[in-house]
Amino acid sequence: MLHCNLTPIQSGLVGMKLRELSSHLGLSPTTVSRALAGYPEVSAKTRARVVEAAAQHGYQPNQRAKALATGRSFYIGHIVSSHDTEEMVNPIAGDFIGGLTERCADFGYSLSMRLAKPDQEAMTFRKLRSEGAVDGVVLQLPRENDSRIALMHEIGMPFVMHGRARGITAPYSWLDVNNTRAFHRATRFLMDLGHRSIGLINGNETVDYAVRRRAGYVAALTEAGIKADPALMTNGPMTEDKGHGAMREMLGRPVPPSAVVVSSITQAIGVRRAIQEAGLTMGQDVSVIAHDDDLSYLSNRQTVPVFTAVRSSVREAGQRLAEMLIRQIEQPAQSVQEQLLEAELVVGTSTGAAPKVSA
Amino acid sequence: MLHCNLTPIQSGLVGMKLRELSSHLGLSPTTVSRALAGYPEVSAKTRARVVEAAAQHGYQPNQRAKALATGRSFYIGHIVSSHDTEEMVNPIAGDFIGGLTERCADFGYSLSMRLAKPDQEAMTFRKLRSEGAVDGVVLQLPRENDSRIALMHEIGMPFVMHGRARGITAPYSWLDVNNTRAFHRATRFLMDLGHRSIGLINGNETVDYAVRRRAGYVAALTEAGIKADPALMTNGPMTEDKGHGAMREMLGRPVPPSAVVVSSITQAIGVRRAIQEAGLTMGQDVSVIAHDDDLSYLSNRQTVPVFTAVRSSVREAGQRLAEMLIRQIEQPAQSVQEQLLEAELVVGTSTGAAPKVSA
DNA sequence: TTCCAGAATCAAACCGGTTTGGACGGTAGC
DNA sequence: GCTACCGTCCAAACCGGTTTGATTCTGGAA
Repeated sequence: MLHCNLTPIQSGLVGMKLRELSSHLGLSPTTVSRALAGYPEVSAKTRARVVEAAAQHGYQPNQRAKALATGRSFYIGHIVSSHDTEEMVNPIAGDFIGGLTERCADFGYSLSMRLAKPDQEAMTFRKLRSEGAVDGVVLQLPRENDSRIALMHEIGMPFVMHGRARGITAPYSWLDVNNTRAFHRATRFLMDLGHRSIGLINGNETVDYAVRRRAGYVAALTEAGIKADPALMTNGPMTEDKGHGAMREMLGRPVPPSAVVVSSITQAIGVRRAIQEAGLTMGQDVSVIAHDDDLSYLSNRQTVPVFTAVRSSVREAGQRLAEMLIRQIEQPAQSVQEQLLEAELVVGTSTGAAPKVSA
Repeated sequence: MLHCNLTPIQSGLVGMKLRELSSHLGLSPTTVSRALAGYPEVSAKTRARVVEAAAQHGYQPNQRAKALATGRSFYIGHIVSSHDTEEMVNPIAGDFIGGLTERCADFGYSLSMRLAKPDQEAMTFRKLRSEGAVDGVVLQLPRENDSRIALMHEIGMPFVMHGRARGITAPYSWLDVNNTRAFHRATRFLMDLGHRSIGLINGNETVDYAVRRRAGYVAALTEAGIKADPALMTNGPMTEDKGHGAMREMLGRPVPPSAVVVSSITQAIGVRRAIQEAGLTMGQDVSVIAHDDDLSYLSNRQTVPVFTAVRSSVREAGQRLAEMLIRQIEQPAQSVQEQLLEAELVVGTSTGAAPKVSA
């Protein structure tokens, strides 16, 4: 409500304008614009002249004017709910955002990061839409019956979802890791090594992928005729500390598990700490298999990986999502796109044959 | 060069426009615009009427049009050089970007993320400027005699630097942690515990802050009459793996150090692993003190922290930098701002008295 | 030579705001 | 009673591109 005094950018410093370039060339702005945009009704000779002059003068069309004229902003949005910021977003945020940014750049887009207060999420999206600030959004952390999907359809906002929202039947574009299969395989792998008592240290099970991971884990056990033991299943934020706490608790039980399936490398590091504090050896006394988001700063890509893991790069997920979204923006007729990535199972030093039970 | 077919956003879905609102109110667009912007020449009664109608109809001014008219984009830029993406950016990126995003939101700005190919960095900034895409930029990872600073001055781009660039004398706004003092204190702390042989596992020393950290470490040793031993100083990417490798190497030396100063929690986790692999106990046989960026997913904030650390929140740094930059954008007369944050020294379980030398 | 289709170009409108430079009506001052 | 001035409000220009609809310039067919 205050009188806001906006200082315009010093215009002397910004580059040449279309009008200047066109008068310099003795052409109309129309022709120059079309020549640069690649329209066919400009003669090859003229186009060459224009392109060269533009390059020579370092002409860059003003994005704001272009955005206004075309109704397109060349931004894709990534909206972070502020209650998520403390949640699992963070460990993967760097690589995920990196992936988005990389692919955006390839297509001439930028990434617009915004914060939404938890209770104003819907309003933030509506505002984003009516402001025309972004051409589409990447949603992450799908919730059960996620209300954002209906909202996006309502306001006509192109979007892609990182993950799938349980309970939503309407079609929408998503990319997900096959978490169920990944955790099924991980659990199965441990059983093949002879483990029968296997714990689960999961991410927060209010989030969809954690539910699927648990389902994969439970299914593998069930198929082997083992009943999943609620006492061996925990979930919570994917921090080192929580991983440590969960493992420590399990190791303190009368009959501790001989192996655990863990939802992130960060947690797994805490798990390792708990194992060592208990005087045990990881990969020998206790086997650990983790989900590995292939984060660049927590690399598990040594010649022989430290952690046996089901690996799926979250950076690649970001790249693919950006590409999917841009495709959807530029080809609205495009039908719904679905991508299910399979995690690879890499064997490291954190797993081994189940210790023989001293009978 | 291809004919690019832009599909405008369906206009039926975007919100009400200024013209519609004004004709609805029986006022001119001018008056409505001014009423909402808080200009004094609108009567209180009219203003109230306008504000209410705007709220009722959910009017949101189109950001693109506003940007074009005012010459301001309400974006601040964060440009990631693609060679940095694999470097130390990542571990802290999530929290740093989170901090930027949070403060931006408070001031009605958004964060624009872009990628610059390493050899096109200058071009990217120029383009950003002439496109008018952002009102200012946050630079990070200052290099010696960083050429970006002169470039920003040349193109008239408001900016703030996360860190300080060695060799630059021209004034510019920056925010930094007092890395020299932090590492001086950390080293001094270890010496007070009786340690005399202290290693350094630093971040990549092509980056300014790593140079300062080393200087603090060396100064503390020198003051105590200890000559810094090059064999006990390593530097490299701040990953778990590199921390592990460096510590392992040190422990393999004929006379291993009894303590190490480490540049990040991520590295420290690798250091811990190496210590345990050697059959030693951290905080007993070997003391470890780390720099702690206070990342939310690698929290070292347990009741008794695992790692003794010099702590400085990188999220807070992001917040403060956003605020500094926006202040600079909105008050160009603003003189240069400098903020030097002091790290706090928190004691955890990873340090203890130096083991007595078996004589 | 005339006419016309097609190629190449341009003037003007448009995107949706902000801002400049009045215009209008009412009150105060002389 | 007339002018001066102030508080309100508005028409039109402007930001810098894109796009529509018209115009000019070709060359070839009639």
